[in-house]
Amino acid sequence: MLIRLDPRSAEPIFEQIVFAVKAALARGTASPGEKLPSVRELARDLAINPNTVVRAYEQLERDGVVVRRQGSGCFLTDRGSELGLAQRRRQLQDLLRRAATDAFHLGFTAEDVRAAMEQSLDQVQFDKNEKETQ
Amino acid sequence: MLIRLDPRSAEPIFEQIVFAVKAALARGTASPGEKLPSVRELARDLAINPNTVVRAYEQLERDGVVVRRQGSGCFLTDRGSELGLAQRRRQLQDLLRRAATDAFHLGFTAEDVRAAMEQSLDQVQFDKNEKETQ
Amino acid sequence: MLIRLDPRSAEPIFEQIVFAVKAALARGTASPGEKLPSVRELARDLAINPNTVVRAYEQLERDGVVVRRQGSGCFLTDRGSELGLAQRRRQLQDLLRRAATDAFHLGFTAEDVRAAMEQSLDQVQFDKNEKETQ
Amino acid sequence: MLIRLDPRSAEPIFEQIVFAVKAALARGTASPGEKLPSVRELARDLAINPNTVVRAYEQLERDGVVVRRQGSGCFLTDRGSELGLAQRRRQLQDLLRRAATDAFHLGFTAEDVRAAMEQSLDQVQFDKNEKETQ
DNA sequence: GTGGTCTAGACCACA
DNA sequence: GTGGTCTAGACCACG
Repeated sequence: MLIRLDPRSAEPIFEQIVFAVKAALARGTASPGEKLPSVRELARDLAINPNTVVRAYEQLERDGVVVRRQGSGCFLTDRGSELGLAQRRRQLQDLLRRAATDAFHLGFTAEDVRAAMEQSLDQVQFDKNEKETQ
Repeated sequence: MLIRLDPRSAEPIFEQIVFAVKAALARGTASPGEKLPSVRELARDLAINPNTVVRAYEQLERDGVVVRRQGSGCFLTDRGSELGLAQRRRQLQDLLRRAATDAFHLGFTAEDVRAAMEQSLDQVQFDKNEKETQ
Repeated sequence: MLIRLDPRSAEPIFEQIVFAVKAALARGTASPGEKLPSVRELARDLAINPNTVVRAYEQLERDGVVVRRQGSGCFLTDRGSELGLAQRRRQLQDLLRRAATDAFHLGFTAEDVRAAMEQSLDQVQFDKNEKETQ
Repeated sequence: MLIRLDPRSAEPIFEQIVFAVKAALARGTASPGEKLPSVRELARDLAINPNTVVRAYEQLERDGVVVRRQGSGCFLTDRGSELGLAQRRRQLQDLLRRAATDAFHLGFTAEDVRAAMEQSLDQVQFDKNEKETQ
């Protein structure tokens, strides 16, 4: 899996890693079962401290995206979120309310947002989720 | 303008204020030209440190949402973002890519996201933006 | 809140802290809204590295037991677990299956376990949970 | 004896084996005197490193659950714990205090815990222990 | 003052 | 080799 950092971004390094992994899974670029680079390896590749990678992997484990197994490595999983439906619905609403508000303040119209959202949705492999109706 | 804080949120207080103001504008609850409460007044109402309110107002000014006039107060503006179209489009795409990715990892389907997004768009008064086509 | 470490325990320090806080809440010794000692303060009191305390507080936040607010501190919350009911039921069963198995291998009888469990349940203030029937 | 691993668990493999053996004994699925699969055999069946099986068997021997006899294999024993009663009682209390605290934080009531515990106790063959009253 | 992020480097446990 | 824990100490962001 290819992970690149934007050193100019205000986003913390470990969060950039977290998002990169989640995005790869969402795009279908990476698949459950796949092994992530080892902590030391990724740290070397990105020229950052191993602890920063550890933090990212910890966060991903919390989010149910990976499992870390001592001695063998860090693997993508297909567990998905274990939050209750109500929690998840609330998070989704929050997420989109933010996005809509920000888009408004960027000067876009509702139609602009719909179009751009369709584009983003197209890049995500929702097929897996389609099966288990909400 | 009514601003409420969520003490259980991990979001910094000043950001909660920034978002509350932007959201009020987006919903149409507040209108350009309107005067925001004074720093001291809002700090007292929310029982927070005045410096925190100052920080929020500074951020809002940076975002082009308010103008602060020495001695008379802080006013909502309708200038909107001053960024170039290209940069704003990039921000919009970024925004929605994040949202789509997060929604995926929450276990939702594309249809779920569309529906929830429509709901959010309904709550935002895009009319003002509709005029100046992008 | 009083937190003590057992230096002879094999349990990681940060986990000892996590359990101590959860136990205090469960016993009713501490209550939601209460402020935990600051990272630096607790680190000094326990003569450990601040990062170790940070780790414990991170874990507690993940578990929905505390909120950490930058600049103001770490507070006990009453959010409780946000996992789905199925998840929580599974965890409970797992927990008790382990306990029962371990008790068996310690040479105790079912009646011994029941009695000891009643004692433990008595020390936990389940009243809060009683309200929201499962 | 059937031993299965959960590859999605964060629990170390050797501990999963240890627990599986203890659980089989507790459920009555396996009986004292029975021979465990050889290190090589089990390693092959589970597709894991033989050293990991060795480690599990060592742990089981330390726990008094098996005896390993040079050249002939590893056998389940009925010796049980060799700890003093006081120490065992302390361990039992610790165990259950943890369980009760965790159950509380999962949002369950005392009655929920009692019911789930009964279910777990039912799956354990305590009869053997009943004889030697504590 | 508070917590948040990152680096550097040690030592241990697991496979 | 892998990840897990802990220490030490830097600098930044929030209130």
